Amino acid sequence: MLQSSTFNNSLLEWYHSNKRDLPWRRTSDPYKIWLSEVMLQQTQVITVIPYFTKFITKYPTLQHLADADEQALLKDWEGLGYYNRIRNFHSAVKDVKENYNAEVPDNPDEFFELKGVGPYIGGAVQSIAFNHLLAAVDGNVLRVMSRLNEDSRDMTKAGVQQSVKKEIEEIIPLEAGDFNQALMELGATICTPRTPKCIMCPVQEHCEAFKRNTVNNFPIKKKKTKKKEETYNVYFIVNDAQEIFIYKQEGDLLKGMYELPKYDVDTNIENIEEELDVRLDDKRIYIGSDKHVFTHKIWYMESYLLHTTSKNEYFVPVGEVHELPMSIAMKKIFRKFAADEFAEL
DNA sequence: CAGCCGTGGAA
DNA sequence: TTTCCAAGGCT
Repeated sequence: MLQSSTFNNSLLEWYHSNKRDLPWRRTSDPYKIWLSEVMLQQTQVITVIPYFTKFITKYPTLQHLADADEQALLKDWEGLGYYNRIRNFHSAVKDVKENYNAEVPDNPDEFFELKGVGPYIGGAVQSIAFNHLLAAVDGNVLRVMSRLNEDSRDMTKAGVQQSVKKEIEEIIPLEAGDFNQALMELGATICTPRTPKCIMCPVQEHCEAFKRNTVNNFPIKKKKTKKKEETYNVYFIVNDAQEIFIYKQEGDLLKGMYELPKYDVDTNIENIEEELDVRLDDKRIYIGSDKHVFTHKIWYMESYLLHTTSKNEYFVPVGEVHELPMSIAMKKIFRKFAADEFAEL
């Protein structure tokens, strides 16, 4: 049923008269379009807008961002989450600067090779910026398509998403960029997850689920696994020079962001002293308790203030800590610390 | 493929 | 409070 030009025409006509005025729709610069798509991954439009505005002001060209310092980029990304996105984008942009004369490749095969470019971003950027006939399948599109076709497959499976992408590419019109954006816009504003506004839908007559009154049964998605809970003690270790022990996080979670020493609750102080190479006074002051929820885990954190006479390369003046990129989890703890009188130690 | 990777808002 | 999920990609 989608193989009809009336579907495409109805959708595009609706889009052109109803699309929101979003900052990335005011540009035809492939670099800015690409940046917006990276920011929009798993992130709502309303959240992205201020970050996008800040980035295109501070890094107005691909060249500017390629030449930027990674820690500065992470600081500007702070609070947006999924921090590997900006690290990968930085890497990809440097790649473009070196190997493509700082011009975003107008070529799907070349573009898909870049770091952080998957099926969605590749299709979105190549269709919107260069009008290649590729689909951009995101959560909105999967939901819309599953309802249009009463598609009972598990939409969380990569294979199903690939299949939907191919189905769209068989019927995608020459205005591929607008078509992709129209499908997403429809999902974001009309064909919403809960209480969809079918009465307002421009392609209502093409929708199998609407015809059979089964819209609320779609999309079919596998349940998410339960979050794992972890409890830590977090330490503000301050020396006599008003410096605090803080370091850059390694591993996968929050990589590149700074964090305070954080240990399982049963870790001995002696072990911490040895690992951090500091001597800690016996006295410790309780600061507070915080909870932070990630996609797949929950941190419960108890924070304490400790005094030391030690000093090493991991100590940073308390007044300079705000310049370092930090996760929201750490920022929550710091808010309590800032309100505390640590000078009493 | 399944699990991992942030954060905030809505119902 | 709990659950879902938002212009997904990597390993």
